[in-house]
Amino acid sequence: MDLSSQVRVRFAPSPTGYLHVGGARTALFNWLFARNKGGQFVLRIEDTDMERSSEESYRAIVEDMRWLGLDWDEGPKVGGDYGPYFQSERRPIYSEWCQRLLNEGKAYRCFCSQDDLKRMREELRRLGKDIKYDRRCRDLSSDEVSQRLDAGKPFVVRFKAPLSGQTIVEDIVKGNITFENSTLDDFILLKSDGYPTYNFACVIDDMLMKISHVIRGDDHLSNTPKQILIYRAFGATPPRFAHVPMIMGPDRTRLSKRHGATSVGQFREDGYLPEAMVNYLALLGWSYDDATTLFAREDLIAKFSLEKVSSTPAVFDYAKLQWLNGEYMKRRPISDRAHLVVPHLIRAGLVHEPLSAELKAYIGRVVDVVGERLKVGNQIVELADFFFKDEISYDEDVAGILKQHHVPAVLKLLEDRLEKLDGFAAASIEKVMRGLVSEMGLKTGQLFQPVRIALTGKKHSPDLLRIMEVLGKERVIARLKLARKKALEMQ
RNA sequence: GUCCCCGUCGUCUAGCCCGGUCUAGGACAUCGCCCUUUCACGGCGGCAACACGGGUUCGAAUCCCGUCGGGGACACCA
Repeated sequence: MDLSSQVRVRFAPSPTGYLHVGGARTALFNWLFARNKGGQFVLRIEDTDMERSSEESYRAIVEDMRWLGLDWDEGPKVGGDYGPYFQSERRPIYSEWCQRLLNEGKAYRCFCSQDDLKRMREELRRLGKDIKYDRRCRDLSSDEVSQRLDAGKPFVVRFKAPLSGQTIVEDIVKGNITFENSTLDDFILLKSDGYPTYNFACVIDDMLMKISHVIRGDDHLSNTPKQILIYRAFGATPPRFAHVPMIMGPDRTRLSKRHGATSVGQFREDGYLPEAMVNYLALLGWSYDDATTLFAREDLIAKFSLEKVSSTPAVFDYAKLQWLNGEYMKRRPISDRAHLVVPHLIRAGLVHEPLSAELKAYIGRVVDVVGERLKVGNQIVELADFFFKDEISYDEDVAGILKQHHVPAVLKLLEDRLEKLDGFAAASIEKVMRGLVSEMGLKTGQLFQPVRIALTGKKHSPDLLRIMEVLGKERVIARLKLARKKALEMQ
């Protein structure tokens, strides 16, 4: 295959925190694009910030990517022909390419200290001027340079940005964007510790890794002209760019922790499904038509295109994600759901490891009874805690129902009849209860509601009859007795 | 402050490039009704948007200009 037409994209997180939903969506778009085009998806770790990078973050990112099913063709753990895939291991490469720029007079050493620069910036800010380096080291004579070098003065390497002309970013989602070169800074390529800055490392890697399309958040848009200039300085052709709008919180600022859960890992722990997450994220900034909402992974791959990516920022909608998760939850077999729910039951102290085969089967029956009410894994606790408690606690708003005068007598009657029942199937329980209702001339709810409270402690619950069947005769009768006692006290 | 991006129901969006088919469609959320042992599901229905102002045109959500609003970037962070 002709390499120049081969699609190669990358996701390049810096391991300075967990995988954020914004990052995850960027990764997803890259992945979808690669899979759609039959290209390669590269994972590259941008760990040039020694202060903030951590092994733990790296691991978490890899784990979350795998959970989402975003597999990479090249990168950590899988290798590839263009490695290493950790920027921290590519230092010699950056110095080499930087040296080339220096030799050709396209970059220069700057000896200004960080304090000097900080002071200059403050001054400019005060005057309301453009905040840029004043280029005082740009035209140092070679004598001056070697003098300072000999004196052991620390330096950074800066790019000699053109002072006039324009740089045009041809963006697939935003269109053509023109930047005046005069607004560009002589930005830093190599820091004084020898590590490259983001803009430099990113270009060198994308160039050397033969990345064809750079798909990333539009917060990088203003970096793009700088990067294009670096490609040109090397006589290289820049990749195609696609800047996707960012994900916002409800207040329309960048989505962050204060808006709620933002890390993929958090959603996973809360009991969200990866396919729901992928589907939701795909729809945040991309759509296929005016009707389709549910996309299986293969549909997404088949239908994804950068042209259909929206250019407007999107607000992250927790409610819609939850709904979508519910849709996928329904589609999962009971056994999956039962499995998914276990960690939440454990965390709530409702069950304890190790789980017996019996208990596992019981959880399956519970999940079956709870049915479609369970949209997110962690909801199992509020929905079904009473299945796992010996003593149930009554909700506050429940007193009004238990207080009713007919309750104690009716509960007593029910106890007696259930006692005599052969077996304890929902159908036979229903006969007893309906019979009682008509004999006593009650409305259905007048019996069912007190019973519901007796068994669950709540006003709302899944189907009562099925709950009773799963709970079993003994526990049902015990709970009825207890509720009757409570009701009596309230009379 | 400077540069850049963006502006259709509360939210995600379709429509915009190639003006009329848009009394602007769908989904989530919300409200009401039906179903019903409650909740959920399901069914039916309601509320709800082209930021504003000028052009261009027989005709503008769609094209042009301006205003306003929001966001992002301006680090030896990525």
